[in-house]
Amino acid sequence: MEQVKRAPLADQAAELLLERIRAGEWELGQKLPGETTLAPQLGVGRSTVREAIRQLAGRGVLASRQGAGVYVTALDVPEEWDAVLRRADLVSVIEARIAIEAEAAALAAGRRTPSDLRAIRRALDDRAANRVDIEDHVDADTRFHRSIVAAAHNPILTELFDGFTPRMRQAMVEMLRLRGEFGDDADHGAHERLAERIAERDGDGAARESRSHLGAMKAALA
Amino acid sequence: MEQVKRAPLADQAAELLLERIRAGEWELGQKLPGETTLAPQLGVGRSTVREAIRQLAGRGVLASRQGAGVYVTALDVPEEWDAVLRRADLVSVIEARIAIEAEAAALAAGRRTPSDLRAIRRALDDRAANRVDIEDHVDADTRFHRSIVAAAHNPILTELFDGFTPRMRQAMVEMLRLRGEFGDDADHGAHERLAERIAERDGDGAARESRSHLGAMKAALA
DNA sequence: CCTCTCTACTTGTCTGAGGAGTCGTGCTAC
DNA sequence: GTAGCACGACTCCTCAGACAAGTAGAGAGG
Repeated sequence: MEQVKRAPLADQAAELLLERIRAGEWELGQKLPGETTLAPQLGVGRSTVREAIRQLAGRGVLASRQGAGVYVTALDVPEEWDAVLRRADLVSVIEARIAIEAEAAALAAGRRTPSDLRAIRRALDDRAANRVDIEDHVDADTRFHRSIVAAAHNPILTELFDGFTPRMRQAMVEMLRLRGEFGDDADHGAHERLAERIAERDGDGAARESRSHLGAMKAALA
Repeated sequence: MEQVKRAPLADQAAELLLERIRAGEWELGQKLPGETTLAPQLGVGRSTVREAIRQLAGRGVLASRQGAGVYVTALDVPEEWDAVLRRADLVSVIEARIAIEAEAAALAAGRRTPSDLRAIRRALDDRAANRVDIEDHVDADTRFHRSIVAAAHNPILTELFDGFTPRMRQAMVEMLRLRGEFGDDADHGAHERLAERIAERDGDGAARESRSHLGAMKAALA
């Protein structure tokens, strides 16, 4: 009979708040009433209101700033980023990757921790060890490049790189399969130099290495 | 540079949990340790752990069932793109913008059509004309920068730039309002030089101008 | 072997307290 | 008069403790 009760109060409160936000009760960027006001208004305790707010914060609808209040950061959730990538030209994807990765390499040179450097070198060795199977080699290569982007300690750049990965993987496997040859010493040397520039904290040099390496790939794929 | 402390404990706890989940510490569908176990393990109170769990529940990673426990419902979160932007540090956003825009400027120098160039110069004039109202000036500035990215004829870079726009706009308006001063001649000169490099088809020069201009902004906001 | 019950454990909710950050107000100094 | 500063009200953040509500497994009884 009482199956309405099944949902926890915090979930119900979150749903209720979301409805009121969508209804336009508070403008985008506007401040919500305080927790102490909202709690009796919704008929629940303060901690329950807090959990509801947290839940919506996790979805990106709300953001709370200590001392200031809780603010509306979005009215609804958005569009399909993957769709853009899928329909885009491969050359465009690589150009975007060059932009991301060269900048990340320069930042990584300045911010890398000893731990980052260890991860980069481990990925480099792993990359050298995987020269037989094409897919394994591509995956190892991706892990190496990702370790560099991660060393830049910039979540946006990391997220972008991860977004490009699936699309790139497919293209690279095809390219290497066509060329029949991969993972030669010259290629590996370029990667070693890139790692070395980052180890030396040479930002400009790292960006240059990254740019020339990816530029060659772009030329090969175009 | 020690701004690490600014994130609330609940956010830090959520991030920590997400890392451990991604690392595979708990399988998909598996039960996490109880809140009373997790709390001392993370060094926070039980309510804080609950808020962290709620946050991840809002993102679809966890689901809790009263009496049973908390379960992993997803390993890979297709992280909402603008949710990342909203959460991210402003410095990170600018760094990503530098990466996008410098590369776009270089490409634009090589690919601009006469029509692109006309649009860029029109946006530049418009930018110079809007020096009174802060929001109008920011919008005009954004249109100028966008005209350059558009001239690169790369849909990915354009899409990324557009994604950054809302977050940047808010921050720039705040900054200019605080600084009290904006749109001076030195600033306008930098923009004129950028347009000129693109007109001359000087890719490296355009990238350099773009980078130095945005680098100054990063320094001002940091 | 099956079923029922009971118990230990887990999440849900509330309350009260104090800490920390933000923002506007009003005072002070120039 | 105006700029700078101190203060106080307000807000979110965190913790601790208590009890309610629900679940699942162990054990007793059939």
